[in-house]
Amino acid sequence: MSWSIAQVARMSGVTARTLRHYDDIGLLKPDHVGLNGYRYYEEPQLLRLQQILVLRELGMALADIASAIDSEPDMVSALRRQYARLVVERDRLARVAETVARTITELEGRPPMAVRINRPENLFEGFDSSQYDDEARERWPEEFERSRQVLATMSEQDMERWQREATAAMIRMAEFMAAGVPVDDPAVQDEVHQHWQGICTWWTPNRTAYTCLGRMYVDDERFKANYDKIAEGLAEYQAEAMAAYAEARLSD
Amino acid sequence: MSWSIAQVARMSGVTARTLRHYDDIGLLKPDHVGLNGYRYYEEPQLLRLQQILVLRELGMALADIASAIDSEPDMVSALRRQYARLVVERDRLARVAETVARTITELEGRPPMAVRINRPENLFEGFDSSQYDDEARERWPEEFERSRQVLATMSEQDMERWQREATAAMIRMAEFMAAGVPVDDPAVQDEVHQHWQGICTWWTPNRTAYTCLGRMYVDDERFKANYDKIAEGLAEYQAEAMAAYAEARLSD
DNA sequence: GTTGACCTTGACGTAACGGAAGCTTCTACC
DNA sequence: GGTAGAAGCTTCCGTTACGTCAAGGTCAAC
Repeated sequence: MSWSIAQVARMSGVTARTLRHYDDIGLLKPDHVGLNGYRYYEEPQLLRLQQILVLRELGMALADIASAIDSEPDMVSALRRQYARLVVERDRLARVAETVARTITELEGRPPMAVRINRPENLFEGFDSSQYDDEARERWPEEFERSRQVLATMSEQDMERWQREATAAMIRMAEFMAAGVPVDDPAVQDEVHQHWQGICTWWTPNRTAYTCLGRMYVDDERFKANYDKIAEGLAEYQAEAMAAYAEARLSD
Repeated sequence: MSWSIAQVARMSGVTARTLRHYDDIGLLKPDHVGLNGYRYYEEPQLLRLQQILVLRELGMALADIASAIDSEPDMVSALRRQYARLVVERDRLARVAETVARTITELEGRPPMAVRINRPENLFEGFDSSQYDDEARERWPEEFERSRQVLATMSEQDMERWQREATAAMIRMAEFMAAGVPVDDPAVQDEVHQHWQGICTWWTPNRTAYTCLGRMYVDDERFKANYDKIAEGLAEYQAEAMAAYAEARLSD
């Protein structure tokens, strides 16, 4: 069974151009080339492509990917090097971001009552959602069922990763708020978009519903308390950002 | 007073090529160009260059820098946008790095007794160094004096930033250790180099001295206790990394 | 036979310069 | 005043990982 370049592209999610590029640089050669010049790929190439895409996702340069895959025993060392690079770059960005934040408050002149941000690693640690089960089942029976099914498929570790990521997203929002980033900034709206997609796992809210959801984060004391654990006023900021998102990208 | 391109380059720390590039794209035009085609810069250009370099340091694209400087009232908005971009990218790298770390442990097969890493924002908060003053003065009188002078010039905020950065550096080291990054990896050695430069503020250790300093972090309970607050075994890893650095880059 | 989808190579563009070639000009010294 | 060496100039290629045409050949279906 041979696949053409476009078929491989569809299957793997990259473009045909990318596959040609990988051919050009010798990273992924087709199994064979027809007399007409067409590239044909077989299963081994697909497997190799999978590995390539994983490493690319991790931010590795194509040349490094090639040497990492071709000298298999060295894969772990390559990943370790890559990990170290990522950590260094992550902290560099953190430093630069803090400098920018300081510069902003200095330029602003007025000391804007510096919002204090808490940064737990997992805001939901030990959080017992079952205490709200009855209420949730009553208010949103269908969505409750859907979410129960989704949660059932998640391992303990998946769950914790998800909680950590949700915590990190809330902290990011708080940072946007503290820096005075307007809620319609692309970065904020991207963040809200992630949130919306998360919600969509069990429910696809329209414009009104999503706006109301945001308001609930402010009005329901239990939600608001959680947001306030990260930073004061965060629930309001989140609600505003959600309203802007709903206005701009959702329909009635 | 006019400055030639090389003079400006030396004064500002960029290359002449960079200045020509900025001229080409219209970011920084010389004050005037001689009949011989030479570029001559005046003070206003130097000030503009300073602003450019600050914003460039903050990771802003040259095109964005141009519009930010040329429309001064929008400077803060530009910085806010930039801040949001930085925060998003920082967290993306953090996620990718965690994925890489997980992949490493999975590939390794053996569960390597997962080192637990604590991540305080400031390990030295409320740390009272004066309790060690007497001992330090006795053991290293000259260095003690030098450090006292340096510390005297630092504001409270400088001090806290420095402590936070030192904490972040220790956490990075712990992450390297946990991922099994060898101590002679460039990223680790870069980290040690920063540490060495920090030490050099009041004392320039040679190969032996720096190695001994590393050993002291392990042998002196008080130092070791601090490292252990971040992760178990960190003092040992730090000492090994310092020994490797001394071996490779310091002379007797 | 034609249409439209799919394939090819080749070339240019991206961001922010680094580096080199080939030539002109300045500055200092003898 | 001649010459060496430093410094300046323009122009072009290379870097990363492709996106985006453009011009043309091939294939499958009707």
